[in-house]
Amino acid sequence: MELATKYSPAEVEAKWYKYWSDHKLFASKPDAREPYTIVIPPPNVTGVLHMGHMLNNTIQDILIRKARLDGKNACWVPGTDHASIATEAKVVNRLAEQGIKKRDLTREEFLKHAWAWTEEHGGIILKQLRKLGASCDWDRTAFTMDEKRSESVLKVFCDLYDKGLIYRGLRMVNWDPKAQTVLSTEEVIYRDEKSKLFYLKYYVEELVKLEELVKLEELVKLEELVKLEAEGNIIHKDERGYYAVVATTRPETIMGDTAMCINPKDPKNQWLRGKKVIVPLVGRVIPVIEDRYVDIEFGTGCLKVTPAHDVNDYQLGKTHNLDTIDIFNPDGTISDQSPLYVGMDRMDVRKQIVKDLEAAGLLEKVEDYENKVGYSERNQDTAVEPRLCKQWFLSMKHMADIALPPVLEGKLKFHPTKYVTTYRNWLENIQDWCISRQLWWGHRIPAYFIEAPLPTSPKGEEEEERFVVALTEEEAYKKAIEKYPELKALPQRGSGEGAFILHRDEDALDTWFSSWLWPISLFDGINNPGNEEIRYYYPTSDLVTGPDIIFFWVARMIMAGEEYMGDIPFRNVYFTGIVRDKLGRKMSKSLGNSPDPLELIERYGADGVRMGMMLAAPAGNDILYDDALCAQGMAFCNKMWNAFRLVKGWKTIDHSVTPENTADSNGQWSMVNGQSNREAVQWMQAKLKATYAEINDLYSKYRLNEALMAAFKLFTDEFSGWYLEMIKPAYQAPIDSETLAATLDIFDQLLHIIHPFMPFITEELWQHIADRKDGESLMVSVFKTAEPTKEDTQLIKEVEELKQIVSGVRAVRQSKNISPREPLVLQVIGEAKNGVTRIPAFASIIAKLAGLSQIENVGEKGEGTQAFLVGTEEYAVPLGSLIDAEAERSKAEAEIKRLQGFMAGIEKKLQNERFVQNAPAQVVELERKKLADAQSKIAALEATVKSLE
RNA sequence: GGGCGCUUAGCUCAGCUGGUUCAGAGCGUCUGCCUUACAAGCAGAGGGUCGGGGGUUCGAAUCCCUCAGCGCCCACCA
Repeated sequence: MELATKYSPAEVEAKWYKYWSDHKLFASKPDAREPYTIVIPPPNVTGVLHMGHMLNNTIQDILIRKARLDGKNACWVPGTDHASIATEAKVVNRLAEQGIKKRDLTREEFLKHAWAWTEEHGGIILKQLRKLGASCDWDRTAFTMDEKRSESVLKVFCDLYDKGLIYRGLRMVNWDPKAQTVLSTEEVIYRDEKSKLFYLKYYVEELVKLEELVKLEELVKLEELVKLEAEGNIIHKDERGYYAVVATTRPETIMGDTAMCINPKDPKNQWLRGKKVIVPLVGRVIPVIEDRYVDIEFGTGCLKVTPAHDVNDYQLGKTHNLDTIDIFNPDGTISDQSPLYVGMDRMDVRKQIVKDLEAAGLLEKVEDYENKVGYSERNQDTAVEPRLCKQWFLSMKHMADIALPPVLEGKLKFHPTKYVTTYRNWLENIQDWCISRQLWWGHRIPAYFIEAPLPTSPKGEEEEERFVVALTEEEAYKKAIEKYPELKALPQRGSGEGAFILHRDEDALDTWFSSWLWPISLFDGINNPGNEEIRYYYPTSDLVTGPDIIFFWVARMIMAGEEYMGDIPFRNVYFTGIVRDKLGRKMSKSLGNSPDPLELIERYGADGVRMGMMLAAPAGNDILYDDALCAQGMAFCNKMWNAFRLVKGWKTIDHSVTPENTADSNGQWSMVNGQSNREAVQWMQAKLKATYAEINDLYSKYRLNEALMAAFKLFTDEFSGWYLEMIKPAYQAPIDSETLAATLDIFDQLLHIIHPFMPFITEELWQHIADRKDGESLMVSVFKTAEPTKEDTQLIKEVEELKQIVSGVRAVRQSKNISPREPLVLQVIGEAKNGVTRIPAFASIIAKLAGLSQIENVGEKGEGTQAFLVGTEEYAVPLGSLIDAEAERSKAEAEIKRLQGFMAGIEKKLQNERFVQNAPAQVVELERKKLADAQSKIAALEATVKSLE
């Protein structure tokens, strides 16, 4: 059967993926083998595959497939993440399109929509991963909100609460007004923004209406002011009175001002001490307080204090016992706590209030200013609002304490290691983790608030919250009565007059509060501690993820691992880079520079795309993606395909024929029609061993792109370019069966080496190069090679020389425009040593590859030859009249000059006593050898020059 | 403001516990070939004073200092 000259991946890929699946070859169960485990970073359940996933999952698949070929029990557990904020936002949007508002639905109704959405879009991404060739154990597919994982999450919440690590507290938190939920500090990303600094006038209450003040009894005060001014105070006044100037980027928050603050040591603001000022437009009178927090140099040194809407102001408010006026509604509009602009959006208010302030003459000036504004990581168009509210927190001190040592001690390794510093910095300055979210899509917090008409309400104005944390409502009732014995007297569950009821917290948990259990919960290690699977698969082997989630996920998994398993969750973390376009820009929807992965797979084949991704991905660096790299991957597939076609097309003769090199009676070698296939085979096998050892070393360092490059070169250059050319029989001539068998074996080994990177084509070819039984697969055929021996190394070295000789002859051809078909003679220059001619090893191979009719050993080269050097050996090709003596001579002379300079350098070095004394003997010896080599080269070149004269 | 990292061929990078002819690889470029496995190919060639400056050393791409440029992370200066 004729095979097409071009490889077409589509059919092949579908065929083998199905085959692997049907035969359950991805499946893993605990057994006697060493486990190799990866848990997938669960993509958003409703997400679609993007380039980041492609890179990340290609790497994981390479590692998993390599482990399988190494004979390990490889288990790659797939799954998806419920992604609470992102998914809830999508559902809310879809409902909005249908004219439904979230707030008009009950929790149950909303969740019904959310699940419907999840089922509709969920798992698409996992199907896409199959196209890439991902060899996950699909039977293990999990979801962060499936039954087992949910149960795990709630158990852990209860446990941490019981341990006193989870608490409920009133804190200044980051509020996302669009999603209307609180965020953790890690979920806020700060961006530089060009904004304005507004200077507002805050009149001093005692010193307004100047004209009225200018009365005799007030003159004393004014004199005092004059004195203060002389002492360095900067006192602003206009016809309406004296005023302080406050610089702010957020004029819309003045309705929440409850103080103005100065630094007690600020010489220019001493005059304001103990005064009261009037909030512009609002008219509220607020005290001037003093705190060293205020930067004297910034703005005017006067800070407006809005305790409800700024983290620092909140602190000031606490220390100085200030009122807190919350002027924002959860959606970012102005609340009825504000005297002005009620119901308007905060961003609109900013524009409006500036106009109003200006109109009222209360705006001193406006300056351009650059500051950082926090945005929600998920809604990057919505500025986060600091907001005071009660939330659930996980105390992180203990978690940091247990998560730091394994990484610092190197038990858990980061690749590249630079992230250890990042990790340590974060853990050493860790803040408590706000784990509650005002969302429905997620794990509902298992806390129950007690609503009861208690006879004895606690003293004090503010009623303490009363709640219990329990896995079930049943248990919650029990705990409630234990915790608050006074409840015992009341009936339960609204069963009558005066009953007490429990109301479960409406909030859900941060998504990461489930993801952090992933390596444990996937093997049910929380619900069912010590089960066979968790004991076998945990700790997992490698985690492959982006450095952007080192805090969100990686660090927290280490915490959970140490807390619940007493052990690290994985031994290695491989941090990938960010996928960028070839111009270095981040791939993004808005730039439109992100290709559709599935289209790429269609165009280049999954193998081609995988290779393209890996070629662009040096370990730990960002990757600059370029279609051309996939094209290179596809070309490589084609290369393999055609090598296979070649070998497949050979007819054999049923005995081994490997004529040895022969020499005639004069010690000269002449071309016979033989080949030294056996030598070629030996060399190729040696090369394979050596390269595979190198590749294994690269794997161990996670330098996968280099491992791939080594495999690529092994196949393209060594195998196709050299080996196949060495053994290739003449057109339609048969090959001896021994060589063919050896070649198929070599092919088999190459396919094993390449398989992790390019699983489909390698499987296809492997299935073809021998008869395979149903269910057999390259993917699960264990592969090992021996370490290269000294003889192997020597052989490789000799063949390197061979290649140079061949290249030398080819270069002669190129320079003289001689067709490759025209036979040439190669002269080896130099007297025979001890009666042994200087014909190189592998002469017949050289003759074949270089198109020689003869290789002869001559004492001196004759006229009309073009010479070249390989190491210190000189070779020449007689060309007769084709030689341009003049050109050859000047070339040789130039080379002599270069070598003389080179020698001069070395001689100088060797004359330097300190060098000879201090440098290791080896190094000195080497320099001497260099010198000797250069000398003999010069001698040869001088002979060349002479012969050309 | 603090911390980390980077700067080597046109591009992307490797080399950096100082010493093999060490200045490398892939891609791109140039030249010649449709040589019956592959033009998605083959053969050959060109290309860098290793960001600038200084220092340590017998010897520096490699170690130290400094300057410049770039990137990332962290941080409450309105």
